[in-house]
Amino acid sequence: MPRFAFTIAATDGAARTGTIAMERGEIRTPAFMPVGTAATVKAMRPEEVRASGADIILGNTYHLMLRPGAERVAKLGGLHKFMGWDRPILTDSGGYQVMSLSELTKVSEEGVAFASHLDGSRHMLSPERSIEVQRLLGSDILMQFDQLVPTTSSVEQQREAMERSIRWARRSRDEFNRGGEHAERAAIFGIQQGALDEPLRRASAEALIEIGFDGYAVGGLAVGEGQEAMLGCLDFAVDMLPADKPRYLMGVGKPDDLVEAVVRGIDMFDCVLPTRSGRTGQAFTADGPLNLRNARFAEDPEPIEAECPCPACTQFSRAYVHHLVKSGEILGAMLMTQHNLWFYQRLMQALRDAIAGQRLAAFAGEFLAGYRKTSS
RNA sequence: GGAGAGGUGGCCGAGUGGUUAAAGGCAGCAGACUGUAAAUCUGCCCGCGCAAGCGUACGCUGGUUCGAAUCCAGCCCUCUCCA
Repeated sequence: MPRFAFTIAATDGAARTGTIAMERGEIRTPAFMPVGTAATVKAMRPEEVRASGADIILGNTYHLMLRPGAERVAKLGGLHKFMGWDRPILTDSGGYQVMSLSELTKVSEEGVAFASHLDGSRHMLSPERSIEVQRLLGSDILMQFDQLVPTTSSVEQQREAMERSIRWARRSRDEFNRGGEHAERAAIFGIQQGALDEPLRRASAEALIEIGFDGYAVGGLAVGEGQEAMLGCLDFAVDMLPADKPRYLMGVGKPDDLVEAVVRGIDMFDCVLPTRSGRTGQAFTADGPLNLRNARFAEDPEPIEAECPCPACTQFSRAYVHHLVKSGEILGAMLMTQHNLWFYQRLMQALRDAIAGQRLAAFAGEFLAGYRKTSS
């Protein structure tokens, strides 16, 4: 089995479909990776995540390093064994937490000092430590440690974060290479930064390519800039990344974001939306999102989404799910999450099929018209 | 029968003379959620009105007062303890 082999089977415009072959399994692209931050895709058992169609899931360096601790996970045989998921796992480096937990962090050239959100204890995350933690977890695809800033911050701040991310990319790559047998079966991705600025994005991409990575991520988007601005950025940013390597849009997104990004040449995604929204009552459907808490579903005997083959839809009514969600029942979160994960994976399969069939534009147009019909 | 406590907005429950259409919680109605500090957060929540505002409102009736959910009297009702 190859360490990491990206094969493009078909292209349609800028979009591609193919596979990434790794020791722990094959990843069909374009791929959506459910987020399992704390060694669990919330409310789902691993077999349910797999049954939805997921080939790979995501875990988080920062969270797992604090609890239960990377060394403990390693001692117990690694993250895959620990959580019962034997397919590929991509681990985020903790870079996102530099921003999302910014009130608790202090950034320096060496790395980022965190005050734990759990108990206030002090921790240091550097490129070297981030990679070490990811290695201890037994990650299959490691992410470089990076720094992202809000798209509303000054260009100077954006440039500074982008340039620091490049220096951290080199240190992350070097540390990865020191990983021995782990480096022989795992892969590492670089992360392009530069907010919405084209020159910054280009400088970032060129520097990352020079260092050399197995895949390249577009980072720092979907952080409040709005879909139009994000897509405008992808219009120039994606092309800066090597065509023969996977291109991963981090943290995205809503169903229509995925379609728009695949059209622009993105191969991988991760997002908390299907799982989080599931827990907060929002179900995704081809006709747009539905809030199952709404009173109008109280006596609706139909499934969450007509024709959906997921276990939640084939067994239960909107009325029942509405009741569970309103009652705060755990099963409500489980069924909603399950439906949403199936919806996302079915969308990815439809995108792969459309690309393979050279009909992506038609599919995208039809999907977006239906999806946006009842949403914005 | 005796002694005591109490009746506040759908529910629970603060509030003892004006800044009170009345804290807070729950329920209800809606919105948000994008590399997860999230089974979370936000808004609305007496009626009419876009709003300014107007009208009602703290068991009932009456009284004191410039002013009462808050003080007084009577009545109705509930709960606890003792017989």
